[in-house]
Amino acid sequence: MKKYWLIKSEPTVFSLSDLKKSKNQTTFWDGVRNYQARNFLRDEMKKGDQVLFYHSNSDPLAVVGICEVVKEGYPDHTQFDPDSNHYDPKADPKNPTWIMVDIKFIKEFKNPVTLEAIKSNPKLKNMKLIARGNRLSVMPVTKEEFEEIEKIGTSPSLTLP
DNA sequence: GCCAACGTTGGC
DNA sequence: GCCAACGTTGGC
Repeated sequence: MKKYWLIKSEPTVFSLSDLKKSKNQTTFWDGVRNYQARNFLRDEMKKGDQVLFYHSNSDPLAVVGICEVVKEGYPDHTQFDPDSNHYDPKADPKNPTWIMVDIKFIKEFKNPVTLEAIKSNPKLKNMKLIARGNRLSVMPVTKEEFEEIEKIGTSPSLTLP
């Protein structure tokens, strides 16, 4: 059963266009240092799962496109790299704490689905993204939410005033 | 740049 | 196991 996800990234660090420009339009999704998000990466994300790509701390704040899981959870090598921003001195190579997946670019929305649009859409009001205080960088979304966002994102006229 | 809402850390 | 202090996230 295919699952649906949303991942956040600050576009100044890594944007959807960076993914598009990557080799094979694929990258490893490193740097997740939150246990709940790690558990999703490790236990639940499967090859073929569809992922909404959200830009945080940016203008606009929006879901900007779609990517797909192409490699399931495996150890995030940056946890062992003292030069990495994501270095974790407590991580044990024999039993890695942090996990990453590989994702591949699928499409870029003609019309990014803004945070504002998500908040004002009754069909999307239960999304974890807009839940109070939510700071997860990897979170599940329902099939219905995914399809609604894809519909809006690929149909520019739908959200014009 | 501010700050609310979290998660993590560490003393006890 | 509690909880205060601290660091981070991320919208505004």
